[in-house]
Amino acid sequence: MNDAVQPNHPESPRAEPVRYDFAGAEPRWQAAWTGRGCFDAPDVPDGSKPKYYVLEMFPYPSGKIHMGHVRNYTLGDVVARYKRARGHQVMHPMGWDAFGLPAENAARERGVHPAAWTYQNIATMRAELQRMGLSIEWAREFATCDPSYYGQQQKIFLEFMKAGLAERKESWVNWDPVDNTVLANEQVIDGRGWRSGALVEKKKLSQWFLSITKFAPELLSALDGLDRWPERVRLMQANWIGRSEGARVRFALATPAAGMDEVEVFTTRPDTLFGMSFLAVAAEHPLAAAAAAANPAIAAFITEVRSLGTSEATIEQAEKRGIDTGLRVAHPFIEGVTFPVWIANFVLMEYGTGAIFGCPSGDQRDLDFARKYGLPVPPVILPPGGDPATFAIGDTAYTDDGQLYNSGFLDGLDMAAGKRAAIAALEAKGAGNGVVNWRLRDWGVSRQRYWGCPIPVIHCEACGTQPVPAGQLPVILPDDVDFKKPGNPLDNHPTWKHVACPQCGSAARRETDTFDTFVDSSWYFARVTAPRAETPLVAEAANGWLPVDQYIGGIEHAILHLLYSRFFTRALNGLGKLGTAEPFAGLFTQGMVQHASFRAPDGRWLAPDEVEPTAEGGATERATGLAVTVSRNDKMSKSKRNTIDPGAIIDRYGADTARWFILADNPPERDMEWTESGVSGASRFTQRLFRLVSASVGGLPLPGTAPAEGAGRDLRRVTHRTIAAVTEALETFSFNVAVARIHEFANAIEAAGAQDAAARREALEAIARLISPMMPHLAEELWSLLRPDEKMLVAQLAWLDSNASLAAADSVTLAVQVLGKLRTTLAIPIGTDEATVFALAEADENVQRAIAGRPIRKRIHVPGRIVNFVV
RNA sequence: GCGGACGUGGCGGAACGGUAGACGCAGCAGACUUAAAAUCUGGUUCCCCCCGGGGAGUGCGGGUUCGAAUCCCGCCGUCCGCACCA
Repeated sequence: MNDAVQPNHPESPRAEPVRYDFAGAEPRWQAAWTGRGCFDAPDVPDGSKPKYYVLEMFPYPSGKIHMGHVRNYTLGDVVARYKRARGHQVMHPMGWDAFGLPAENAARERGVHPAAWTYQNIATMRAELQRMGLSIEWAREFATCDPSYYGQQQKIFLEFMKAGLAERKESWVNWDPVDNTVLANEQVIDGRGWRSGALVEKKKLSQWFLSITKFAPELLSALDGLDRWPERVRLMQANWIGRSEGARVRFALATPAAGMDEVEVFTTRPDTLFGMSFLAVAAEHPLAAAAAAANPAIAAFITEVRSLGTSEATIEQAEKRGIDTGLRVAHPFIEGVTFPVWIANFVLMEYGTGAIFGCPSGDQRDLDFARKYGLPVPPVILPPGGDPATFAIGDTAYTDDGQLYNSGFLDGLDMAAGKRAAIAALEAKGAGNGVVNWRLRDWGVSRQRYWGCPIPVIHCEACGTQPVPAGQLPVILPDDVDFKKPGNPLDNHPTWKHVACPQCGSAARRETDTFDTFVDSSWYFARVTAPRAETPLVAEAANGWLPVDQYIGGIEHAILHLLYSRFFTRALNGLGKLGTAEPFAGLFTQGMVQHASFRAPDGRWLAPDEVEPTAEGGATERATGLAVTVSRNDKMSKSKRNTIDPGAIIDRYGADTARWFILADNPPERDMEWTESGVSGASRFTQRLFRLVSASVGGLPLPGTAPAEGAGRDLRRVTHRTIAAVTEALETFSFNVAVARIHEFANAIEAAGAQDAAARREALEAIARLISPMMPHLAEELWSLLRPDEKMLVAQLAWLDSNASLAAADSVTLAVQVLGKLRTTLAIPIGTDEATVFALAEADENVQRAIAGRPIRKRIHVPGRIVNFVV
């Protein structure tokens, strides 16, 4: 039997210091947990206990774990261990988000195959995570690059296709010229690729899109129900989905162009239609192309605008530029009047219809544009108290509410009524209608990369795009690829893409694009409930475990990954594959782990072990003795050489110490600074606890000995109060407070001494168990010292209950104020009647001095807290 | 520009509207050491004071309240997200 509970009676205390041998103990307890299957979850929750699914975002196997991982997985492990002890059936899995560009870059730079590189990294990182003592059920582990995973993903995609949720369409896409691939909108940050940092270009390509926009209304409205999500993440998603109410308005072209006889515009301000001065279209708009074909100056303008691209938006913001196409449109409400059609650089093809009507008096951008090109600025909204005869627009558009004028049938209405009336009139004339517009766009998932999940379709010239037949799935990535040539290695492969059309049998071409890796991470949380199944999901398992009760990860995924996962879950729900519509009931976003960085006078970055701290809080370089620039709270990065290797920390201090420090330092949602002094402080505490227990066991009564009635009362009170306080702190993610309470508890146990041995045993056993979610190995070690014959591990025990009557105080310290200022404190027995409390308080000499003979006008007593005299 | 969060000792931070600064880090003093490390003890918001104590204090200015770090209004600052979104 693999029973790690070993008799470990320390000898009676000797002079030599006892030290906790974490290096020996930690692997021993890890083996004990695994040996007993402490962390195994049933395939389907069996209903004997409430289920609880704890999930931390799967790591990308980049090489080694970093401190951000340590923090993330420690937080999750505290929750998992705590919930298990609270009687939940807990699912706590781990795996790898394993497709992605770094593997391909490694292949190009070092000639390692992406698969070999990835699986090697996984092996390294798995071993590192296992050293942390996480309560993970490793049997469920998988990597998204396993064919057994991505093959199932291909099935889901084909289901999406069948359901009309995936389609191939030609569109303007974001092209990353460094990574040579398309990027989703969400992956373009400040006009640059999220990974390469290269300026993104606009290209027109045929791509696969997932219809996330079909779910825009529910993705937005369901945010309200996610009450265990951080408010700011919900706001970010709401902004990203971007609902706005307005109208589509069709303007008839005076002369048809580009096969069109009208231009459609989206506006949120149909009330200001009478303030129109011009119509403007985006450079990518079909009308712009038509105008360019006839006029080289226009063609040159378009080329110029496009070359600036979205990336220059910030710089270009001030400057509105445009060119008149010569085309004119009729106004829907004003007979016989036409307006010019311009191409303008501030009109975006990807929002609304790619065309706007310009109302300079009511929109700052339109006003800037009109002023620059000398277009008219007719005012249509009169501010409250304004004089219609004299009101004029200067350099600032009037965007607030007011009364419509110069607006025909809208005259006299306010903004809201004007909008309603204008929309009604447009609909009556057939010139437009009220609509809700969404900022969210469909998710382009095609990537021109090798190391991703192949998109399972075949292109046949005769039959069109065909799904790969079920019998030919999974479409496996070929191993023999050449990374020397530029471009997509799958496309360059000599044979892989040549296949027969499943429909007609003639020569056809396999799709060589792979999926965006965010597809892989959009359903892994469901797959892990049945990771080896022959179907993507097993309904009983997925529906039994989902939604994830507590999801934990970085705020950087606030939009991308979380929105895509919500979409996938809703789509699978709609297809009847999942019983839940939201994947993550609770979300916690942790802060970053930072570290001071050090820079020598000549600009070299120095590693922490190359500098010596000075008394003033600065530092000098060890090798040269020169002062270095210290900047605190820098994100850990290889270039600044301020990374701390978790493996080295565990070697030196043990996993429990690393976990304890990371939890103790500050609230988990904030950024934390990793400090050497902080870790050594945590290390001191682990040793102190071990000394406390090992030095005490000799004098304790047998396990199970109840303290005599009334004995050791003060210590027992602290014990039961601490149990309540730590429980409360763990429930609310206040892990730093839980740590502080345990510190206080340890101080109190030491201060109490050995007066009542049974109460001391109770306290020591409690502290051993209270630390267990945070320092699981030390908890087991202490428990085995205290209960050498106990068969159950702490990991198998139920959480402690606080006994309310033992926790109750029999006297309280009451603060006594005069006019809200503290004058003294009084120790008052619980249950003292109010009149006595007032009398005692009033009799105090400090209180008397503060009252200074004045009559007391009011006496306030909050039992157990405060007395306040108002004079 | 729009939206959001946050400002508490030297530092990280604690505080159902009720004794501000728990707990830790750092530094200071002392004990144990030949010495150091380790460990233990004490004090550490600022100012005044002989003890007892008194005054000020949670970014700034107002307000509500017997009582405000906490609630409300207005500033200032820091950080984050979105950003030519029609």
